[in-house]
Amino acid sequence: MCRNGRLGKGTYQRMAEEETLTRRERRIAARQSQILTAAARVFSQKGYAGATTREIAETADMAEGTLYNYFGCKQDLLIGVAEAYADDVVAYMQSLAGDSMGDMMRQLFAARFRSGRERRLFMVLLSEARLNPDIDHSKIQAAFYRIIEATEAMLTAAITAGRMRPVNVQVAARAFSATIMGFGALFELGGDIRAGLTADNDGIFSPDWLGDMVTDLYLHGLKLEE
Amino acid sequence: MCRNGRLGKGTYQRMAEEETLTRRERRIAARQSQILTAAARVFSQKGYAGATTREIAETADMAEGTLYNYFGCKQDLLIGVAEAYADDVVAYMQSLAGDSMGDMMRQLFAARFRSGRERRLFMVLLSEARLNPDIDHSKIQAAFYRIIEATEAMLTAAITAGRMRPVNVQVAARAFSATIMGFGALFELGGDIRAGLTADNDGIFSPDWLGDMVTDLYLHGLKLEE
Amino acid sequence: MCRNGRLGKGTYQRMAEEETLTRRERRIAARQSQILTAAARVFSQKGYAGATTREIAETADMAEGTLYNYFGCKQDLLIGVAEAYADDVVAYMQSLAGDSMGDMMRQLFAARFRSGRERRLFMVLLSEARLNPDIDHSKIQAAFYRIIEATEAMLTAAITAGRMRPVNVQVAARAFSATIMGFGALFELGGDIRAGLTADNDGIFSPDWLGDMVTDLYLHGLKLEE
Amino acid sequence: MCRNGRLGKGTYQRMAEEETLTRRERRIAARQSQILTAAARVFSQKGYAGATTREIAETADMAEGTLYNYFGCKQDLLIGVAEAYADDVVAYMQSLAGDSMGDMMRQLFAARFRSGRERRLFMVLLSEARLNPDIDHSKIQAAFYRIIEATEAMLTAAITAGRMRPVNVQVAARAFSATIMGFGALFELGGDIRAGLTADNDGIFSPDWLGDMVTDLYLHGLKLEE
DNA sequence: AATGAATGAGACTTCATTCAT
DNA sequence: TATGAATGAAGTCTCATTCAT
Repeated sequence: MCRNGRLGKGTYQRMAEEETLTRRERRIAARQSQILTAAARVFSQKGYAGATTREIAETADMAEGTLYNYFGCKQDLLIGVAEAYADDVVAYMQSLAGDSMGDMMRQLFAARFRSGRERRLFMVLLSEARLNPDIDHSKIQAAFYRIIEATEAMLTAAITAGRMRPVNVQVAARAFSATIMGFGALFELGGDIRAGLTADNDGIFSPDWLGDMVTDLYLHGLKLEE
Repeated sequence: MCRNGRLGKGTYQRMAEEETLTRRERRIAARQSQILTAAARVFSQKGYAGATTREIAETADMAEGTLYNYFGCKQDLLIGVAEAYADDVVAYMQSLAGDSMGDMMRQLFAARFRSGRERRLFMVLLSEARLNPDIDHSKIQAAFYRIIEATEAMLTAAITAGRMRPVNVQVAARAFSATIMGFGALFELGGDIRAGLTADNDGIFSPDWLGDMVTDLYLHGLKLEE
Repeated sequence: MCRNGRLGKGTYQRMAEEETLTRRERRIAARQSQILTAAARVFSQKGYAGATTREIAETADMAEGTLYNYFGCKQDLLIGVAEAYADDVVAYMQSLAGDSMGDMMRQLFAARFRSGRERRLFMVLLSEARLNPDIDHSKIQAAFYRIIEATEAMLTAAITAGRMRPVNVQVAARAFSATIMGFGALFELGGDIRAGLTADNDGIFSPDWLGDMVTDLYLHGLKLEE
Repeated sequence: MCRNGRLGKGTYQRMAEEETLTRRERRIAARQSQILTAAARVFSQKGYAGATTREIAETADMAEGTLYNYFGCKQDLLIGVAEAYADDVVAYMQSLAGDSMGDMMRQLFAARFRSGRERRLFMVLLSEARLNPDIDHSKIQAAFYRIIEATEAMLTAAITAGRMRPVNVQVAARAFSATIMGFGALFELGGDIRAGLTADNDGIFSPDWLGDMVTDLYLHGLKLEE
């Protein structure tokens, strides 16, 4: 078992905060990033249980033992991946801040539908975070919470600016995230489920088209316009 | 590995078709049901990889070897659970057929938000179906597709009856399912994410209240009413 | 089941060809040899099915998992043992090349009758090669074939040199090998069967005496000398 | 484990000796014979370890539990098969008693080379008798010894009658049996080993041709005729 | 700091044997 | 007497983690 909280000998937590890194710290950060990139790829392809440390090490082009110089155990890799993922998503949301409500939603949906790796990673993070008793849930919860918070901020801004009707922001932010996650998961299932989404679009699936459709649902709802 | 298609010595597939079951067939069906109930419980608690056949057998109150008299291997248990789950959901949707659009949605959302076991099971089925190379994806895909089809039928009926505006039914059915799934998954994460959903409700989370909120979003959308 | 052809990470096949081995390759070869020696011992005592990987590992004085760093699965151990065994026998036959026909036969019979381990190993290889559906027959066939070929070469040389009458070499080589194998197996059975072979020799069995007797049969036949 | 010596509730041992069998005893004997026939078939196809009691029961067209009404355990089946096999071989040898030495040998070799099932059964009996620690060796030893004795008797008769030179009968009988057994095993290996035996015979293997060739070796030996 | 061989706990699965019906 | 479902011990193999080099 992994003594929790230990992230190898590294100084991962400090990285984001400190600007003046020594050469040693920069090397460590680079190594950790290299490992997390490999881990994200393998987790998204094989799931957490199916990913072996051997394959992660090979993907990161280093020996298995080296992983353990930078991360305490396999679950720390998952936590690291979750945090890096949340960083990306939050940064992307903030980059959209200036757009109109509809454009923002369209972008967000489309961006998340676009990459299979990301869709699968989402699924892995969610299900392992909840179900794997070896995993320290709180860290992954926190990562997801940062995404939810960013979404709440976005919606609150839109309501405050009078660009959206005053719904319950907490529910809406979660429904919004849930739709993206669930859609990604469902989409990844493939087969007839996916086929249904491409039939009337000349057989060619387009994340942007799908983003438009879902945005339309969220903006206008299902009710008859009177 | 498991030679697919073998479900022990049982006659699981015939169950749905034949009305007159011999005593032997009834006993086999009862045993399979007993096993699947146990498997669903353990999968939902531990995930697929984390569930051991030993624990499933203990939960089903039988010896480990007995499982294999009714199911060929562990993955057949997952497929069986997926099929039983889809049966339940579809049956539930059909039982709501007479309700108004809004009531139906409220019921559906609330019903799925209610049980933690079901929320987690959904997650397990999705992520294992996609990521576990040992699993025969097609069977689980098919189970999910039956749910999607039932949802499409529900929406089509509402549109035909003039109770809903004519959105793309395929997209809407998937978005709808995705929201339920994703919400369930997110909700299960717990921590602050869940806390946000209970704060304004005197700290007591209510599936029905949540169903109302999400239904409102889906019916009326986010846009300002003009 | 075992994906055939995988012999751990090792470079077993290259051993015979390369003269300049790196230190790593030498260590791997040494480990493989250590394992095969242990496997040969346990297989010869317990048979293939009766031999457990646990016991082989204990005999080789290493952990069970270590076996699998050098051999892909249990059957690869058997194949390795068969190949090493064929190597030994062929080398021994070639070392006798200069002897007279009768001496050669005497040596061969005696050498094979001497070691119980070898007699039993022969039996295991033969019966598993044929009857165990998990075993890749071709590899073990090939090992035996090398022994047959060496025997054919020996007989052909004797005929060409005019030291033997021109019998069908293919049949004779097989009959010769068969007699050794069968004798070994029968001998191993023990009890009265073995007792019969020692009675007139002061109760002390001697492989050399037995080699002489069988060689006499093969050289002179059973027919009355006219 | 099987309490040795118990052969179910049956009266197997008495069968051969008593002429006046009650109806019950005849039924038991018929059942046992039915089971042993099935067991011989499955053992010869799968080996002892590879044969399952389930398959033997299916082949005998009865339920698994029924086997245990007639035989105490799996190894008793093997012993029963060995005894029945020895009965057959001895009876066959005695039926040849009137033939000339050469004809007798030709018949014996050919008869044993003819049936693949018999060749494999021989191999199974031998290797399990020696290597399987669960098997009571003495019973199978005794069965084989009866074959050896019959062969000794045959050879002794030939020597006494002046039709054979006075070799060591015990060695010759064993060498003879060994050659048949070993040839059978080798032959069963197949591949190139078997191919070598068919090449110069228009590619069609004939047990009779092989019997002739081996008999010639045994009668005339390998030595140059001077 | 990097390596990768060694470790061994634990998972899934098979199957001989028992016994209630 | 025949049945066949239930049992559970035991086997092979995987893989996260450690540590000597």
